[in-house]
Amino acid sequence: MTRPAEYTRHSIIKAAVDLFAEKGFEGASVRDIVAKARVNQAAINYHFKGKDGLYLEVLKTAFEKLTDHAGFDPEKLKSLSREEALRSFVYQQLRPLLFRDEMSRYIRMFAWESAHPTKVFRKFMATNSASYLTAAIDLVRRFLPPGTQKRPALCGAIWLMGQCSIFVRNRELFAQEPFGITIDEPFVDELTELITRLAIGGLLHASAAA
Amino acid sequence: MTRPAEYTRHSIIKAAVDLFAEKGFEGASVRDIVAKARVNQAAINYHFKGKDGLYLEVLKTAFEKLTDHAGFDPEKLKSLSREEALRSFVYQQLRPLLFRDEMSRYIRMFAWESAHPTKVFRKFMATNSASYLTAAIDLVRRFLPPGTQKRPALCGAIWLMGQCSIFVRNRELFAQEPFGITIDEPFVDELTELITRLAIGGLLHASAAA
DNA sequence: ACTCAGTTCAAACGGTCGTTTGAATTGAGA
DNA sequence: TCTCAATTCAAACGACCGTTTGAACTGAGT
Repeated sequence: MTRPAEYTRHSIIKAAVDLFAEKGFEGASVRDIVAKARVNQAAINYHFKGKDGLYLEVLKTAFEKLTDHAGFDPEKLKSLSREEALRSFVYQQLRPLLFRDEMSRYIRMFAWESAHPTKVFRKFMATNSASYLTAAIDLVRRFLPPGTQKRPALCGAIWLMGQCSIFVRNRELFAQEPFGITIDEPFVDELTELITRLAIGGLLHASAAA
Repeated sequence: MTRPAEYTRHSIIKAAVDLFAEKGFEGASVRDIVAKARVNQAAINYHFKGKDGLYLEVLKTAFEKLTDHAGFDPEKLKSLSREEALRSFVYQQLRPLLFRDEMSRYIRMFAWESAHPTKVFRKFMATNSASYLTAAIDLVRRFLPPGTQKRPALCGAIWLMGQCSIFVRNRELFAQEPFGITIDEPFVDELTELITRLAIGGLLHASAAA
């Protein structure tokens, strides 16, 4: 009796991650999700108390997986030089351009949120922002003078986190005209280098004048 | 007979600009627009052949006004030093944070498109991208070596245009916790300086290594 | 005064959305 | 075997969406 229930839950979550990553929260409908998961439409409300509850559940697991992984884990970032840490952070954010694995889908979900945060995400972040946002703030602070105010560091962190998301969200768009960009490994390496250097140069230049 | 028709058209466009700027294309419904414009619901389809047609009309006028104005006009940008041109460009993009005038609404509309372009916008840009996109590309090129490839310059331009839009789109969000940013003139000046320096430093640093 | 194209209007259409309902099914425990 | 709570299911609900309909109104031209 509780066996198929677990299966249903799991299969819904898996389909939801795929579709939330691809289309964002509002773009992915409940009917899309249950069709992909091959379960009944009412299952989402039964198991997760609605679409919002499902999204919250997905956000939680995505958040856990991301903080356990290099590139977002504050501890691992600290063990690297600031330049290496920044490059790792940027590359991690660009990962969905190359790979279609689970981690890439989580990152892409956050890329949608970076554009226009949903209510669920905002409430979630209000309680869980500690490790996620402060990781970015700490990273930015390493390029700024020791006495830098809280606000510039915060703005720098927001700025940094939004750097790659436009490319990640609109991957398909940039592959078409008038851009015509072929998204392969060399391109992502190139883009990682470009954005990393933009950020490094930018942060150092900003700190020199502030 | 044709007098009230012009009034209806104009009043729809005015309301549409307000709402598209505030909520984006999908967030602003036809019913919202006609309610604000105090006209009948069928008027949009009669005068503009649907919501898409209205949006296209609004995009056209927004585009004209923006290119006629400092900060987006390629000619005026060229008359400034590259640093001044960049600062002007950035300040222009941040303008909706301070002012609620017509120009700010147009810029905010483009900020929504920068996050996730609509079909209408993409089709519009496919034919009109010349002056808009090339203005940004030209600006970026002034910080890059003369022989820079097309693609890095294009990426740099996309990157530059997305720099400010996250702050513009989510103005209200950043005013709340956990950010608690007071959005006033000093803050926007500060943010303009920060982003300008981030961009200058970034572009120079990127060109030095490329 | 009459005509008629241009314009407005209330109402409805067909569609998608997230959610709810209530009956049918399942399967472990008494 | 019977019970009963957990789970699945088809169907419908109510709300919103963009669009269409067809009648009513308006006012310049004849």
